[in-house]
Amino acid sequence: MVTIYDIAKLANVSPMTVSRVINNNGNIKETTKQRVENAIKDLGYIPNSAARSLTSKKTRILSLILTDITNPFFTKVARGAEDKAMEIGYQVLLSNTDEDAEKESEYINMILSTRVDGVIIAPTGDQSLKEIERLRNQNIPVVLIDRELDNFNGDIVVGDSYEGSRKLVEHLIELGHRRIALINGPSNISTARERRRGYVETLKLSSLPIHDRYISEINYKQDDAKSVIKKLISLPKQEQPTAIFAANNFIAISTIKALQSFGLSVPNDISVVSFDDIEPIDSFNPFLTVASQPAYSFGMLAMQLLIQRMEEKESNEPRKIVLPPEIIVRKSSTPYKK
Amino acid sequence: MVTIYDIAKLANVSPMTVSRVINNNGNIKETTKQRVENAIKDLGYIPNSAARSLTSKKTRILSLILTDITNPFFTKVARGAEDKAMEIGYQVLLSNTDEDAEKESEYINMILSTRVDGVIIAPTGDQSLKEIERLRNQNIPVVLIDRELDNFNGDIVVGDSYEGSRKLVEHLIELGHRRIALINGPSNISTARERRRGYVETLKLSSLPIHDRYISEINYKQDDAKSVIKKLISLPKQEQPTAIFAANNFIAISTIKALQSFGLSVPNDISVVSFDDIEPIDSFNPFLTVASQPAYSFGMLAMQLLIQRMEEKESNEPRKIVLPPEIIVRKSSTPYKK
DNA sequence: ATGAAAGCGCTAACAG
DNA sequence: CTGTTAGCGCTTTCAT
Repeated sequence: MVTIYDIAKLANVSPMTVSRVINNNGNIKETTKQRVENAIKDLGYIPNSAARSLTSKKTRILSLILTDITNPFFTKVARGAEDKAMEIGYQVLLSNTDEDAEKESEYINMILSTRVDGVIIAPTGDQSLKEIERLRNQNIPVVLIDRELDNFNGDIVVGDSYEGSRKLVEHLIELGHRRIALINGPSNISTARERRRGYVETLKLSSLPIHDRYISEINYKQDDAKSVIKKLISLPKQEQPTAIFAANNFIAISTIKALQSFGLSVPNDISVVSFDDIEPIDSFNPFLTVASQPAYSFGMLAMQLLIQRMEEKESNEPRKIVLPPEIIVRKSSTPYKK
Repeated sequence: MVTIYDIAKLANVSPMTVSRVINNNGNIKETTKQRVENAIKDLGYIPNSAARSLTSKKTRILSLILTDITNPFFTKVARGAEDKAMEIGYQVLLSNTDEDAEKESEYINMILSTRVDGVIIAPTGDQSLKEIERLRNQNIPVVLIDRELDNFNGDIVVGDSYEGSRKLVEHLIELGHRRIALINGPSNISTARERRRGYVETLKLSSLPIHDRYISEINYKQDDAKSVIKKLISLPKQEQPTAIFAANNFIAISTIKALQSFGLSVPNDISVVSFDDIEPIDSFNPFLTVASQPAYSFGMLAMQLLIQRMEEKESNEPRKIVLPPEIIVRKSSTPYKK
């Protein structure tokens, strides 16, 4: 392995001078700088990050902890984050927690050992706070993405789940639907709580009743809407919902599949709307009516916040970015027909 | 920062003993082991990877270089690779080259500096070989994924592009299509060459003519099928293709969009088939007829090969895994109607 | 403008 | 079963 000592010898300078040239700091005479650079090229020298990190306490590695990169929303988040990181010379470690708190904890252990310079995380739930505190105790900046945590007191990038839900449900009401079911994510996740709040308050504002039997919770990513659908369609005909608000794209897919398995078609028999796009196909074969969130921006902005936080000297106020969703009406929602 | 010295002091042993406990090697008396472990817990000690790497020459970090995680095929590849890596305690750095050789080279520079233990890469093209040699010169094991490289002589996981193309084109011929266009990826990528070969030979076997004007090349990920489509539909009516074989999912999307922009609908006016699924929507709103590849397995198997390669002492023969695609007929391809 | 010395946190090699 | 010494490759600090 080629080290700065090899370069030093070849260029007839001290290792320290080589270090200065590499890091472009300190005053170096132009001619010696040239000599060193030539030696570096000749020997194909590559700095050893581990050695650098040991002294500098910086790894130039960032961590991105998502629930599942396979969800198109997070795919784009990842892309946005990665692009921004690359732009300023950071590399990013990717982790999928699958909404599993234990996995999340394990990843945080690994990350703590790797001593990344910063972390962007979509927490698996409210209990994630204590895991995240472990990071902050080591002075590792953390930016929350997509999901809030009470008492977090740090930077965060989220969508407006409440507003998106309001508009989605309003849309269904405008179409004439009165019996609207919500298939929500787990209530220990902030987005689920907000989406429920949007759903409930919109019904209230339209003086529509809120029935517990129309509200259910399933995991954001598991494919298990079937039992919920079964319950809903076993209600007396006149009480069956005519529209379903699925809290995210995976739930929507699971819901539509379940409906199909019971011989119900969307939107002919029932309308379905949800949060988050199902790209890339929606672009040419539009189907699902959604509250679309700017996922790429989520990632990019979170990375931007993180970088600013890493580079600042004194710690400034926590910043919160809220991105509005865009309602895109497509085929899966149609007027209520008696 | 808590170091092994702090632990050593508290547990009344030497740092070396602490190291032995952490790495679980060497014989340690059970009681001292307990003392050390307690001290570790009490002080919240976390090993410093940088220091470890400096001596061990191992980072326990792997690199995954893809063209674009946003492509559902690569999303799944990434997930497969990450899952496997996690299973054995490795972390993975993700990079998107966007089919850009320069970006690829930059990433390899960073990776060389980070000194990852291994690399899985979908090369941007044949010219990538010399970049990859830079890795292998540093004794970093490399596994190729999805795309082959002449003279690579290492482990590789690919799909059977030739076979998939044959079946796709056969399918179109069986439907009665005779004028079938190919919109291919760049010919400096092995999959593009193989898919073209499959296309050409299948036509030959059916005694159908091969016309250069039916064959075009665009980038695998750029959204620029429009000019190709324009050329095709400006042909005399009797010469216009009645079906298009798009070499991958992104080209298919771009193609269908372009067709739509010219007022042509799929499959009513023209059939389209392609390589690689467009998940997750195909699962409930099936549209595109494809040669579907087991992307998750691509990633998982590549990671498995990589790990084996990293852990072996003597270097064994290069291994090549070829995964067969599965033809899934959906709505985008219909019988030729005169 | 350049260099020497010391040390970052850990482990390999040897000693006892 | 446990400890000592030295060194991984680099940078910080202090000299010159």
